[in-house]
Amino acid sequence: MKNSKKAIIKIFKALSDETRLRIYLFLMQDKLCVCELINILNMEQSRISHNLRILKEAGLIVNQRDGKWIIYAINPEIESNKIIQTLKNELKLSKQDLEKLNKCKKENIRKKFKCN
Amino acid sequence: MKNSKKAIIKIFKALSDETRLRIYLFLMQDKLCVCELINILNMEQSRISHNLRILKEAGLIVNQRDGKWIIYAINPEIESNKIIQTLKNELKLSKQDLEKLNKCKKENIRKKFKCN
DNA sequence: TGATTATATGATAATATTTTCATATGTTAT
DNA sequence: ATAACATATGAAAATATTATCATATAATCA
Repeated sequence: MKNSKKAIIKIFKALSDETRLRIYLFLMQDKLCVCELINILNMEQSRISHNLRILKEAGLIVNQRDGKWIIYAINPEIESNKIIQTLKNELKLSKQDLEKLNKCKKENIRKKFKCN
Repeated sequence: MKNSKKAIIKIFKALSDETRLRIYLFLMQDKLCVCELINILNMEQSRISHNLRILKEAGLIVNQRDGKWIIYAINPEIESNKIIQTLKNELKLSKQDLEKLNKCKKENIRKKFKCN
């Protein structure tokens, strides 16, 4: 990816919202479907979906269908970007968020949680 | 500076606006007073001032009075921040903007330009 | 097939950001 | 001291972003 000013502004805009920054940090830890994010963040489904779209349109994440679920993950193409690498090294999920993520995965929320 | 989520969001928000990103890239090249920025960016004085304030409140820049002028510069304390260092390496002023900056300095705009 | 589940999306409402205008403040020059 | 200049700032207007609600789509399950 090239660091054009427009692309960078889109990335900054995408990451300058707390919800989206949290989602991005969660996805740096693990792939997640929308219902897992709903469960972890405790937010409305459409709010999560809209924010995921903004992250996707900034090129930060990708998605892929897996049966009923749509799995979101960090865009592998952007991981070679120096700015993104540095963000990854410098920014960390909060302890509480990390605990929520672990709980979600351990309890197999994807299969059990009813998301709407 | 510590990379708290709040501080980072403020930085991203500050840099996610084209005008402010340009100002920040200009200041990475050289210290500038408001009237030089007005001349280079060809924008209203109060617009420049408001945007400078947002950059300052994000901790990205500092200012200092010099007679009639107020000189803005990159906050030296933030230069040790890895994210900022990477931005500095990865992002560059456009060729046209660089030319404008050089012209401004060569023509000694600070002393000659009437800014309002 | 029809119901249920997971997710996306368009439209609207709520909220925040940005620009502009008018004016205030502080400095220098006369 | 007064005028001129450089800059800051509050308020209003213009614009953009975000959340919510209703509904659509696509897959799975019974």
